[in-house]
Amino acid sequence: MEFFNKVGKMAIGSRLRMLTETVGEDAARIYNLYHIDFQPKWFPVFYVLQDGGEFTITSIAKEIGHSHPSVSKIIAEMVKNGFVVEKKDKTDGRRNMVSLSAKGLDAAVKIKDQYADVTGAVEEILSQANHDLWKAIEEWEYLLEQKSLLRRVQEHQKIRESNKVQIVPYEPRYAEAFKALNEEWISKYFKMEEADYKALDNADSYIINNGGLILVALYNNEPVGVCALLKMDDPDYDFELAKMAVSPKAQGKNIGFLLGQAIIDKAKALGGHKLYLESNTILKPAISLYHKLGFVKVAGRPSPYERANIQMELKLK
Amino acid sequence: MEFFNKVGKMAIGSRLRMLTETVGEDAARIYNLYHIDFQPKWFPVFYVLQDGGEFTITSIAKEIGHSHPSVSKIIAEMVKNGFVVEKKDKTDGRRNMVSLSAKGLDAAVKIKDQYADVTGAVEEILSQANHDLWKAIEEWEYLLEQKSLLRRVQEHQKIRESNKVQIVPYEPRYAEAFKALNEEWISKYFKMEEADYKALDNADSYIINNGGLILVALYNNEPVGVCALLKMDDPDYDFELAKMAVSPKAQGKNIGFLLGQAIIDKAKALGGHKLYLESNTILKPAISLYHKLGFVKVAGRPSPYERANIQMELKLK
DNA sequence: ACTAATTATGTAACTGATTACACAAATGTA
DNA sequence: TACATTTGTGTAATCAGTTACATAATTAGT
Repeated sequence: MEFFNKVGKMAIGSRLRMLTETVGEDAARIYNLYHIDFQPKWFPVFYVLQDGGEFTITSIAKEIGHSHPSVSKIIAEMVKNGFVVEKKDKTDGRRNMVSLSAKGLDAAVKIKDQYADVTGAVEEILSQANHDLWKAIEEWEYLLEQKSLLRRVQEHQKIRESNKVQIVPYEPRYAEAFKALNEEWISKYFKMEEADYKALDNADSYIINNGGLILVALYNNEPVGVCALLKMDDPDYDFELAKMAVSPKAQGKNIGFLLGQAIIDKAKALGGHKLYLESNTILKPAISLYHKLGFVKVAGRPSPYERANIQMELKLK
Repeated sequence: MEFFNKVGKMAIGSRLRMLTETVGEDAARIYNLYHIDFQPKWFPVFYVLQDGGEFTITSIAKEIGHSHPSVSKIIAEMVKNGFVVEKKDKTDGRRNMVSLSAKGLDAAVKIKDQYADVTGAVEEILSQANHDLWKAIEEWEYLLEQKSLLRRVQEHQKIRESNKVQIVPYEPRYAEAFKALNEEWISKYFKMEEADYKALDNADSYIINNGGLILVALYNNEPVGVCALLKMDDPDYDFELAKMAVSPKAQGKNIGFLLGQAIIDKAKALGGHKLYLESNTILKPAISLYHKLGFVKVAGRPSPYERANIQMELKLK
């Protein structure tokens, strides 16, 4: 399969499908070799039944990892071909108890030889290969159960995207973005308050000239996130992390985290010992971001903001 | 997948199918992650077209290893979604030349990032596994192309069956089988001749008491094959291999080969230097069996049989 | 004891591929 | 030049699974 080597790993799904098909194609012909009138797709169901037990459709489905309609259809076909008999459960009217018929039991004996030969052939291939397909599949099953391909891709996407993000110091030309980004989320969840207007309309005089600073996150050179560090006049805290805002259009690029970390670094560089912040518990992603940054919840302190219902701090060292 | 470990390697087809499905399921959601309205199954076709070239349906199919109707349908869908444009070839009215539209070209750019992330994620899984799925698939593709699973199973079947075959010396109770098995093939392809009746009706006096012998192949203790070694009165040859017959019901169990080898061993044990046989070229499987046993064609010698049109010999040493 | 939730099953529609077939256009050959 | 063969494409049917939905029987909760 020349093509796959050209395309690369992204095509692993297609490649798997094609190998599956190649292997599957021969399966039907293999049954012919043993003169058993048997469809390969029946095999997993047959395998469960082969020792003579009675099972419900659902229990077979669970055992072999198929959906129940699939088993239902397979059983119908096997009944039609005389391999299986159905029986209503006396004590539970929903249950359809299925088991091998005499013919089915007979086939189970015949199939033993085939079983040995196919297993032998597969093991022969496995032994001729340097890389063990059987074990590799098993590992993939495990790894994908631990973390799905989707989530893995998502993480790679996030990392790649966050590499495109630049964190830069505030400049007057970002004044508009600073206000707009904050106004967007504040007025979405709450109402703009007096203190908001003061800070957002006068970033320079209110924040920067008071010993604070603002960082801006650029994505494709567009400001998509902002965060301020306010100098506090408090014996317990040096700075407050505030006015953190990320554009909804730039979500999923880890921008909040990058901004938060950059602000923390700045606070450290400025000799800060303890950071403070206020937020609201309805802002779940924000709260979880603060946790991720290391902030912990602390007891009440008076706040100029109505919307503040949670306070957090972070010890720097 | 507990079940597969219980069933063993025979279920490798099912196991492959399920992994394929798991991987495939996420594929659609991954495209959503990048806000491209794109179906995963389009990808191989898209990949071929992405550099802006024009291709026919068949050439794409060949390149990506799909059937042409599959590509035909995919192209129809992509046209409907505006990713692809069709154009009749001026010089060849059968050809449907397809290429990416402006929208398709645009998507090709967007997809680059996704491509990188998916490749990264797959490589991450690959690196976390001890057994390399990608390389294992590649090896299976190669090994199955060399010799299909069907043929491998067939070979295992043959070996197992031939282990059930016993080669035993002639006894009077096999007289009937000796005649019947030979009569069966002779009268199927030719006509019983005088010499046949003589030998088959009087195995003891004609063959065994003349310094020859007969071996019988038993399968489930039933005689299913016979072969005679006739003492020859000839300066060139010691023995003639003759009256080899295997029941059609017992075909594919390697019985002819086992009988032939056993006869050769006997001839050697009796101090023979050269074996002779006569046959007819319309008996292709027989001729190829004799070749496999080491016999080579030799020039004419008078024969009592009308049907003989080829003669062969084997030097023993 | 009655209603709500859960469980067991079956049916229908869909999916992404295939093979079989049909047909037109181009090419090869006598 | 006429006819057979090959090539390119599309449509229909099939395949082995899926999800969505419907229905009946059982179990749980009040």
